[in-house]
Amino acid sequence: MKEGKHISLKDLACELGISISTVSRALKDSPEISGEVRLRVKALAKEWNYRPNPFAMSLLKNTPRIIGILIPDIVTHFYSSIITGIDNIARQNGYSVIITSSYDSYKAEIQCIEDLVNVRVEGIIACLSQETTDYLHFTSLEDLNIPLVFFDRICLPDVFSSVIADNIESARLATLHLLNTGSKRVAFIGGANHIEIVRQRKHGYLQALREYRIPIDKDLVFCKYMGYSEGYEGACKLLSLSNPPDAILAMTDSIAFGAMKAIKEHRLRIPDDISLIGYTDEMHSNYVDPPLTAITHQTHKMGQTVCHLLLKQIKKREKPQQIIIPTYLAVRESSVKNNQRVPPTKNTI
Amino acid sequence: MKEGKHISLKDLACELGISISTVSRALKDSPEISGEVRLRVKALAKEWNYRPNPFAMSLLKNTPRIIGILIPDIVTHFYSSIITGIDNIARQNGYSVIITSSYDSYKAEIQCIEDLVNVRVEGIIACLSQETTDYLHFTSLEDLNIPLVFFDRICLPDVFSSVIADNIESARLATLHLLNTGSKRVAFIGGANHIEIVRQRKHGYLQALREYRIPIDKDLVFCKYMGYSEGYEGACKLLSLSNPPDAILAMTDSIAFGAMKAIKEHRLRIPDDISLIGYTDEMHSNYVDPPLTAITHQTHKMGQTVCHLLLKQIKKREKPQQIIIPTYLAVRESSVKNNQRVPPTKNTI
DNA sequence: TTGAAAGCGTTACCAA
DNA sequence: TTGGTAACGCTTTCAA
Repeated sequence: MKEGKHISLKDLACELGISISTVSRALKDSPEISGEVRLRVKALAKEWNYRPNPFAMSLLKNTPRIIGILIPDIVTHFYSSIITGIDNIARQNGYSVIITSSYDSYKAEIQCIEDLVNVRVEGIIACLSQETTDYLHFTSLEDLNIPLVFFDRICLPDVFSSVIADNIESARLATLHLLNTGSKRVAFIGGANHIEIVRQRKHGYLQALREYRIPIDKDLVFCKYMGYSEGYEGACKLLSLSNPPDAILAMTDSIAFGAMKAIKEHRLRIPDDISLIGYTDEMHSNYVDPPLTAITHQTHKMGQTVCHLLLKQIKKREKPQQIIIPTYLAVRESSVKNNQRVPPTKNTI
Repeated sequence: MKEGKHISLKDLACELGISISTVSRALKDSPEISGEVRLRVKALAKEWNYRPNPFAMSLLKNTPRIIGILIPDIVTHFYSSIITGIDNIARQNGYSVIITSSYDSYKAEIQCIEDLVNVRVEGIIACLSQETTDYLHFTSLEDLNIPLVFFDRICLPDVFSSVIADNIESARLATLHLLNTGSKRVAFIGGANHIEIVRQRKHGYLQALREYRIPIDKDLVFCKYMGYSEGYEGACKLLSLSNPPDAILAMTDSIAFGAMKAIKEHRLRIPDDISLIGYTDEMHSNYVDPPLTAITHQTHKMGQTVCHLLLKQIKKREKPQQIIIPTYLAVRESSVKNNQRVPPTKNTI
């Protein structure tokens, strides 16, 4: 039984007194093997619990069937949910998944890519760190012939395929929703300007203001970093303006929660004094006080879609394409001023 | 340059007109190599971007430097946070990590273990699915000589090492806290009884009641499944009792959030009508209304500790040990009845 | 129908 | 100081 060590074809061949090649063929139902041998081989393989050695296989074929994921972190629900979607599709297609986290550090991101290349992943799915402004570590993957697909925080759309949310439109609709439900001065809290999703969402926000013929007030836009503390900081700054906003569109869930804290500390009521909308898909939006209106991502679908896109690229390199996954606005209490109640959408939970 | 394909030692050797062994030695600073050759080899390796093929290595050494993780899911903050801890330590020690999710299904769990074995992980870190009552798929790992370490939801502590929280004590202290802050009838919502942490936490809960000389009322214990809906269901049932509780100790965060929903639907005030404590370490506990008092796990430390434990077992099989990671009670608003205000602990954020 | 041998990329041992 | 060779587990010619 060879306890401990793994069983190899050689072990089986020895025991049965036949050659390794015969065993190999018998196991894969090669037509040129006698039924009797096949049965004996299979029986023993089963009894001894034989499993092909994946490293020998990878060495031989140079296709380890592993895809690499690079994300900012795994604890943010948005990312872990997308990973779940990726993982499902990968498994269905016989791939394993290996996850690396940049923790939003440019330096760590480079190391992650290096690690993934070193384990010879067949392809990579990535979401940029907030710090990243240089893409050399990604473009150099082309020389190694490792396909790369981005999601959410993307770059170089002419070079790499990507999956994103309908950022412009979602921000536009969210802003319009605020303006339609009693808010007059809508502020925007985002992240650093070099990040594509920041620009897109701000774009949608500004477009809505334009549609409403509201002059743009630069003081109402706070863009620094996407994080809880910056949400808090941004809201504090906005609230201390001589002419403060009566609504905030926060670009991420953590920003929204930070802003919420600031608003409560200022003893303002949500939504009557300040309306608030977040970008999130977390069920926690439902539990906060008041329940948070939020642009909701179809994270699972996003994950599945990126993975499909990558698998396609692995099979056959194609020119880059971009897929947009629609979001929807889950209207809860934080956005509708009380003299403006509208019936909740069916997405409200 | 060999675009596309990976560079091998052979490629370097060919180009330099020396043998493969020499290249191999030069690259790893073998003392028995002339400085001149070493330099030339290293220069070319760098220029051509040579990376050792990990599969050849794994094949040779039979130590792929991969550890497998089996968890119920990745989106629950508790698990993703633990994974982060595991991952940090694993990387520090040159290991990669591969994650599989059982989605709390026994059948899927068996498949996950099978997958991990097939990729030849050197060891496995696992947290049981809620459905699991049979451990054959784990004990059979012993025959394969693959070390296994559990965390949180564990089994067979005499066979496998494990890392757990101080479940009995934490539940005891939480219950005492409720009784000390105005609650008279404390209920417990847990999961299925075959799960060790359920039994332990219930044990701590009952012990606290005994210390307070409060007779045990079976109606106040609801144990079915650890999930949001069951938290809701349990709370509904408890609240409809002829003699309902005035406090609930929920065994997980999702149970607590479900219970919170039920309580609000019953138009009861937290904590004045019903106090509520959850088991969680999420920052979201701070955002809910009211902020949730919760037993807080040191998830990162738990992850690091399991990983260390596993690495030790990989290096040298040792007899199983159990490590207990202390929790602390973060007292917030949901547990202290208003006529009983105590100063918040320093853990309150 | 079966077996022998080469090859995938690397290391380690033995010769030179 | 170097080179040749065997070995890791498997597949795939090529021969028998």
